[in-house]
Amino acid sequence: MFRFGYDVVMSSVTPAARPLRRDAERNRLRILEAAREVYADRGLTAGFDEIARVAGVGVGTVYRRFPDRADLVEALFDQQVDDVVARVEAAADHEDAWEGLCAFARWGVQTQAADRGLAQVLSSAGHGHDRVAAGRDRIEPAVRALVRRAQQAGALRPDVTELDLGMTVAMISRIGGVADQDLRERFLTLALDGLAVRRDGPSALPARRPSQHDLGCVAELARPAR
Amino acid sequence: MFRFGYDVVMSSVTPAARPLRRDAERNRLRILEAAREVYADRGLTAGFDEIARVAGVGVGTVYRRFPDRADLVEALFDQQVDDVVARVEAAADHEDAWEGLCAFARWGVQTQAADRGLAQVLSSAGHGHDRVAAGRDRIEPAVRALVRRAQQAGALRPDVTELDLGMTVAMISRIGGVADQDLRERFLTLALDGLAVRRDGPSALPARRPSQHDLGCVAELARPAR
DNA sequence: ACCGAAACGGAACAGCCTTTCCACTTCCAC
DNA sequence: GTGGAAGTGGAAAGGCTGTTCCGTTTCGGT
Repeated sequence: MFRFGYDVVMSSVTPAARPLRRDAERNRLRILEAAREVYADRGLTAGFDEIARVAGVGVGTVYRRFPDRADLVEALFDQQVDDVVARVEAAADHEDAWEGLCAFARWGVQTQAADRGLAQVLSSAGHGHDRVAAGRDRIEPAVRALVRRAQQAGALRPDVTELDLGMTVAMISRIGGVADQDLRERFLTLALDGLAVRRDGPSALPARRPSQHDLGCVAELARPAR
Repeated sequence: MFRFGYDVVMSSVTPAARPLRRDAERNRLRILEAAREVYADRGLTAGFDEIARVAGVGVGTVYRRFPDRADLVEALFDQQVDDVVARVEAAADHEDAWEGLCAFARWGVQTQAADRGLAQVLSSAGHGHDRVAAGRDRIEPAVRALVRRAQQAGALRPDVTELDLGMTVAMISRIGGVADQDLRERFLTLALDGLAVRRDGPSALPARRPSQHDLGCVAELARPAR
């Protein structure tokens, strides 16, 4: 059977070519908003049913507009990637190379803790499509430059790479709940002390100590079944 | 209806009181062995069906012997907890307090990486029953003593607790696959450099650097749905 | 105001785990 | 060897999640 009027998938937040019907466009925006919220606190494994519920539309509507998760991810994170690049570049402009690096790491930890979906998109290949991949390819060299600069300034140990920094930030961002910024700050401070070439004494640590429960949460982290 | 001959659950590896029939005992041991294997590489979320398959028995048999996961966990990890206590105590006897702490951390990271189930039982409350809980209660003060000793020796920063150490070990144990010991070693070295009171230069780092893929794996770690 | 295309919602389906149940087999005390 | 309790395997029931499909509603051009 021949189909006219098949559904067109928009791959960006700004609609293109043949415009959607007004109600459809409204729903599309609602879905994107809902998806941002849901992905931020549950991660990209959240189901379309939950996004549909939050958006106040039927599941079918979500599936029609975004046939699979990658389409939705692509539409959502495009612009957030720009933010990250801007941050790295700002950090690279910091007068003190080491301070710039620390500031970026701090921002990265808290940002990724507040938005699990973003964390996944940034660090792990195979979410989204080419636009997302292109975004990652812009971020990587920028972070590498940041790392190099701190190394040339003699502050960051010369034997680590931008991926060491990325792993450290990614791991620490998984600590605690949304509100536990000070706990993450604590561990980041320790980690940065480890990444510095040398220091005379320990940096001041946020007072919030880990609890048994915090430890339990870390121990339960697992790779999703897929 | 009145039931005689209800199934008795053994809560330890060594059977007690009314003995099982010979075939039942054989199966029970097979199940424990299979469970150890499965829990070690998939973690405690693995299903009874998989354990049954590996043990070569029907699911029903597993359920009859161990009505729920906690019973199985209790039977399995009792003795492993003893190993941990022995290790902490050995570490506490090390002539150099700092070296003892490092050795214990190294052992902890690799052990927990090789056995996800053990990692969960050790760090997170609410697996198993009282025997497991009692085991945790023996480990905690032993680690605390280890930490104190290293602090009194002026080697470990005074503002961290045994839980800081536990979290660090737990997180690093989640890095990489079973075979990536050197990668975990790398991150542990960095972390320990951060936990030391002072050092003049960076410690030598294992050459194995993290890859994009390693970063991706970390970013995908999530709390299981429960 | 009307009509056909576009879009909608959610029930229905399919796959996957977990748990229960029972007809059949194995063991062992006599 | 035999009787009956103990133990077994796997099919079936139930719950959960992800995806498709189609009868109904909404939109917008005429």
